[in-house]
Amino acid sequence: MQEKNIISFINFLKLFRNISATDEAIIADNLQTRNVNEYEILLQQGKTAKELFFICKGVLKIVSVNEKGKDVTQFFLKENQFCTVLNSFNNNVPANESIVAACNTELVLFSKEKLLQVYKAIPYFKESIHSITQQALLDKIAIRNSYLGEDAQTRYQKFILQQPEIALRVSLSDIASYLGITQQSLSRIRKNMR
Amino acid sequence: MQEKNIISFINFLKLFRNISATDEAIIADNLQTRNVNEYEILLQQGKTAKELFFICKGVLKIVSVNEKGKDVTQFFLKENQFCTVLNSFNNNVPANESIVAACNTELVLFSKEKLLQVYKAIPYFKESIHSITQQALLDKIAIRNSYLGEDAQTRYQKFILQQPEIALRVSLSDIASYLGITQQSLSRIRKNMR
DNA sequence: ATTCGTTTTTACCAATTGGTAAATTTGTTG
DNA sequence: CAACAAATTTACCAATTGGTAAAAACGAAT
Repeated sequence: MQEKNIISFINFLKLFRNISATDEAIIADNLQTRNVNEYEILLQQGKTAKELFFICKGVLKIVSVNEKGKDVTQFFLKENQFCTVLNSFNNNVPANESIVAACNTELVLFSKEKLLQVYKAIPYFKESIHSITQQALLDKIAIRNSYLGEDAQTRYQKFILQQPEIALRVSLSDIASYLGITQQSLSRIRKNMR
Repeated sequence: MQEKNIISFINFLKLFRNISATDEAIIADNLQTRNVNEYEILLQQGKTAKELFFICKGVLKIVSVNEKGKDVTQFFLKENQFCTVLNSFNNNVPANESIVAACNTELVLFSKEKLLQVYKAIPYFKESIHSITQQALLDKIAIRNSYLGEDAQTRYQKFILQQPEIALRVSLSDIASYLGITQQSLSRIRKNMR
């Protein structure tokens, strides 16, 4: 049953570059699958990220706890997106953020070790991952910047236009946290928009 | 007199990896220098980025105009940072942002063409640029996320701690725009902080 | 279906921020 | 140094948002 998630990961990669059957096998052999339920923690803030996730179905959120102890949702990741705490994963340092399932989610994942093996075996795979990663970072920045200087209602409206699939699947309090407002404010905004 | 800026660029690169004299020459030969004054536009929103800048002295800002016609400062870049609109530069599409000097600034720059030549001639140079770029993107995201859910005064306090050199050199209105508040609010905040 | 715990909604008031406008300061140029 | 333009500060009021608390709605488990 997990077979289909591996296939959908490989199919995703093929959008960027053709992959030979041999290379497909190498990738599949180094891949694991995992399913998690809402609230489950995939990486705890303070630990070092040792896995690269790819989301086949569901939504993950990157969360940090600020000085006042408040949870802040930094961003959401959905189907066909990679997820890790890159700074931690790359540099072997403790993560400043946690990775948490925002709803029930199906994943495939590489351990860092396996990923490096695949990089070695398939040089263009490394290139692909890097360019996908870079584009993902640019997208995250673009979304955040689009909220700049906007009031709460405008940010919410942009959010449901930019990320409608996520808007429908995660909790109000997560969205409020992501938009930098209280859940009471977001609830009021929703009411005003009806 | 521009000689020193080329040298400081090469010295910056050497922080990441040793560079042979031959390679230094190749890099220097493909580099240009340029000085700009405050307000000067290095890339106009809507045009395609064809240059990669490296700041030797001064501050640049990335600015976009939102739907309401308001200028929004997305971020500042200072000494020893690269600057371009990466999405435009990489994919040859029109930039959604402008690059503007936030104060008098000394630069070195590669045209895209020259940069690709150096990439070809010095493979590890490409690797270095890519990893520096990736780290820079992560840093931008981290800074933005640190403002999330904070009120205006807290954002300003974090800003002057995180980017003190910039806080001292760019205009109040640019900082207000960057922090997503009006210049009147920022002026009031400064007053309250004395 | 009922209960329990969690999430969302609502309400009220206080605090923060925005908008408009004018005064002041700063910096530049003749 | 005078005059001008631009940037910053100040003031006032309106609008938005936060904080606290309670009610209502929802979902999971018995």
